[in-house]
Amino acid sequence: MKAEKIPDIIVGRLPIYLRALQRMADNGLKTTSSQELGERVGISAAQIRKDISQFGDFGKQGTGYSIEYLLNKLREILKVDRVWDVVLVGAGDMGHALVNYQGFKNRGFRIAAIFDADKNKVGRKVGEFVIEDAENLVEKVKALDVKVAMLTIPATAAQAVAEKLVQAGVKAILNYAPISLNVPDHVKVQYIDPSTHLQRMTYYL
Amino acid sequence: MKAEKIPDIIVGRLPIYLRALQRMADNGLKTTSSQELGERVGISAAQIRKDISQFGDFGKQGTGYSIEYLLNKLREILKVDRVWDVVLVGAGDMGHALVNYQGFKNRGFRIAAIFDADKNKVGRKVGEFVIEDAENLVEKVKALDVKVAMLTIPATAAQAVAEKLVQAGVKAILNYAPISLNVPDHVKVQYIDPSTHLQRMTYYL
DNA sequence: TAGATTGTTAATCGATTAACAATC
DNA sequence: TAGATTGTTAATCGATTAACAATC
Repeated sequence: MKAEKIPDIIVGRLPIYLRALQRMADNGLKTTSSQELGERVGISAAQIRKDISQFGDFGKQGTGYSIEYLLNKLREILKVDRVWDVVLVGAGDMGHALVNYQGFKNRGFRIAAIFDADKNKVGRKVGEFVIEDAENLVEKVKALDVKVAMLTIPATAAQAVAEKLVQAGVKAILNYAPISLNVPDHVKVQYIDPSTHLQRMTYYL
Repeated sequence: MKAEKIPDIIVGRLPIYLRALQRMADNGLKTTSSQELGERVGISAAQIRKDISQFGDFGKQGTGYSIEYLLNKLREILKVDRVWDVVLVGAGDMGHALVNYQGFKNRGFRIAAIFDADKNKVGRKVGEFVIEDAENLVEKVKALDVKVAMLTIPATAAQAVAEKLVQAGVKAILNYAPISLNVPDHVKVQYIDPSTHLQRMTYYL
């Protein structure tokens, strides 16, 4: 174990390992090897061993890794051994899909509130949530002490809302708006834009 | 211009540049510099110049890049100077959101057909599309000669459907199912999993 | 012309892979 | 014990940055 500064590229692979291990556990498997895990996720065994060994000696020579133990360690490392409240801004189709998405359960996240700037939408329900007025975003998010947000609004509004989120203390933004956000260094942003992802593949066609 | 093998990491940045340039064009801007573009997308000016120069000498010393010209070149390079038909497999909430998503327009993509394995859904409409039976996936996709697919189905079904898509000639898959897919090397996969993206950020919280 | 900015080179920095001793 | 697999080292490979001549 070294525990110095971990490169972001390694951190980015940990959730992939976590997901695959969770699936193995669901299938009743008890142990795995860097070889097997690597085949499942498409990453070399050497790299998996190197990545994991950054955080500790979680494996055993000859037998590999206990899936349950490694799962728990990865959850700790990624801080998803708890449940994070998440605010959703934008109650359009994508916002609805995320509210109904079952994949946050058991993976560390729970939607805590939904906001929209459209006064016609405010007060309506999405799933179990009542859409709140985006005007009250900063105040409400501060009150809830939420650190994670998802942005499913048009590109034109995204930068302004991102700034409000930062102001409210949000430290991680999952941005579905098709635009690069400018936020302080201490705020992390991840981008999900289907067109951008597709364009990255058409190059090879 | 070199035009040898371009690293995937560079290809991955091109859609980001494209998106930012499109936005500048929409705002009526005519030229930009590596400096300005870099500030917008959060990438160093040197890297942007290096990336772009892999494909040709598109800039002018002293004045920078013509936005319109660079847009067209990037569209050519990424092969989105045409419109790609895309099949969508999975008519759940996420599938619905993608059908209604306006962000494919003018970015090179158009949904051509929707499939679902649920017989209760087959025949129903989503937007302008009639949901087709996933049983006929291979046959229909071959007939349409579609090369790009989006997968919005449960993880348990994803690998089997991916194999059918590959069999049908699909070369690029945008996978929303929370699982790593094993496909031949000539097939590209991009992953969109909100939990995975969020977990990548919680490490830093 | 003077100022600005490209394209490119060389240097630096970082990531991946191969190999193997250690050891379960 | 024999076989398997880790954690780690050293070598390789690749990406980023800084700097600047070229030139618009």
